[in-house]
Amino acid sequence: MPELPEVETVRIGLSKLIIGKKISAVDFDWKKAFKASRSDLNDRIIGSTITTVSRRGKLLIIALDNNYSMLVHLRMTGQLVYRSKKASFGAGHPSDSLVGKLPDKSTRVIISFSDNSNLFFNDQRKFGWVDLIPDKDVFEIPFLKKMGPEPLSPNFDYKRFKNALSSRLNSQIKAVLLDQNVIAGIGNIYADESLWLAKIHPMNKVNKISEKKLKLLHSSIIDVLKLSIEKGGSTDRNYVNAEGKKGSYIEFANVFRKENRPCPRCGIIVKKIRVAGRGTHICTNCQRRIM
DNA sequence: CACTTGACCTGTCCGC
DNA sequence: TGCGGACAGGTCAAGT
Repeated sequence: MPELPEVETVRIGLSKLIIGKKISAVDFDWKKAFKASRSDLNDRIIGSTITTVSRRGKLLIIALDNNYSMLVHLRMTGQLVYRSKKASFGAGHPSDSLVGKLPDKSTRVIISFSDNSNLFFNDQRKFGWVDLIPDKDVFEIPFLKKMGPEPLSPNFDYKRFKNALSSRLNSQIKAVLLDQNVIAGIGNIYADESLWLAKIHPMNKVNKISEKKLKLLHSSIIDVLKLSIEKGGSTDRNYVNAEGKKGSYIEFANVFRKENRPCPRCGIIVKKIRVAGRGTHICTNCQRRIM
């Protein structure tokens, strides 16, 4: 499940691999993968050169030198994998990789560069998407216009955090953390991990949580996201970085996917429950429910 | 209006 | 061994 740290890891990887490359062809076999029409693609993409790769929340923004940007959302199972000319054909399947020969049966889009290298957009469950938007309109699309603050921005102090929460005081804290319009980039893994760190039960209503714990939650979110970026993100099922390799954060997780194992803090067995329609991992001793 | 639930997909795992 | 069903969770639409 690519969340902020995974998308950021892909961004860092792509920045090193594709900036300055000229696009020679685009191909896709699944119409829902690309929102833009084929004629737009041919007119706007082919012949252009990639200038920057940035990120807003879980969305990648790949800017071209013609005032257009390519937006890529990986949603649940999306992968964006770069292969040089040689590696595109054959290449083995090393232990730190989940991706073998490309294209494979989950490949939706292939972007080819003039040096014969390729960027593959794979998406097993077909939830992800790619779009082409004029630069000036990118931050006007509703998805980005409504999006909450970036948790790793230097501006994201406790005051901004509390202000972001203020519109959802009567909701369960986990549902609020997962809402991209409140804070950008948090998904199921980092919601569970930061709530465990801050010793907050995910079902507690925001307005019942003490100031002290909200302050701890604010710093926990930042700490957890930063640590995960350091570890190259989490490979829970099929996330890989721009080189097709796994991340290692999941080894450092305290509760996520640790049900029936002892809480690293108190030793009580971690439970899996359902909150906001999501599988949720908690220590019922450290994270007390406020009724 | 505020908030919750279901749909979108496909691969994997579990029980019979 | 095969098969049905539950499950995984990011986002938006539909429902309460």
